[in-house]
Amino acid sequence: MKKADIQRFFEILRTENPEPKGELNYTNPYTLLVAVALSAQATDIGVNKATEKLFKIVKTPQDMLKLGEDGLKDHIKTIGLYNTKAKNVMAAAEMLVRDYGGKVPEDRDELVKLPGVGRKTANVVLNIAFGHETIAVDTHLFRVSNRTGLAPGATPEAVEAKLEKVIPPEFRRHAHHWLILHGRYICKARKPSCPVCPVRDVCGFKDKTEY
DNA sequence: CTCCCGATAT
DNA sequence: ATATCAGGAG
Repeated sequence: MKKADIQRFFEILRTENPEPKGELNYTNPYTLLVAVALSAQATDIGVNKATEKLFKIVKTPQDMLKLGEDGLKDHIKTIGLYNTKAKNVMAAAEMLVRDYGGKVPEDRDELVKLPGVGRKTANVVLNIAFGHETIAVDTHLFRVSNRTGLAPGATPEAVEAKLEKVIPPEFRRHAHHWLILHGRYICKARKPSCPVCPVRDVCGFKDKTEY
């Protein structure tokens, strides 16, 4: 995508949604970390449904250890991949208490050491909980970046690197949320709403009228 | 690359 | 009936 079009792309998204917010519910850096870890291959709505009760009981990794793996499973059985997620969340809680004083580290290399936390989840926590200008490339950003021609890449890592190069500094802070929301409601995987897309004029997607 | 894996949209 | 959903680990 041309530099001028990229500028327009984000100006349009910013105009429509000046302060974009994610749709995963959380109360602090730890619950954000848990919510994002649970959200792999699942919808926000499904995760929020489970965490609504969970986060009334659990606010810290210490709370999570008290609840226990079976107790956690009871809360998240409606979420896909719940077995491995429960195991990872418990192991991460142990590590947070033992090695980090129960605090979520503000460092990607440290975050990625936690079981069930990969680069994408770490980047979300750094961006949303700590205000870093990191761009977490999830399924939506990967699809939108490639489809529109904003930042094509074969892997999420490649797309992330390209996004950091092409997105003007003024848009980096909110780029993740703008793109994820655009991907969820307009530039959808199955049936993109190109006819009503606000950025269709600067989009490189071939069949713009497909629906 | 495969496995994990329930809920929802199409 | 099947594709997809705020991915990560082996």
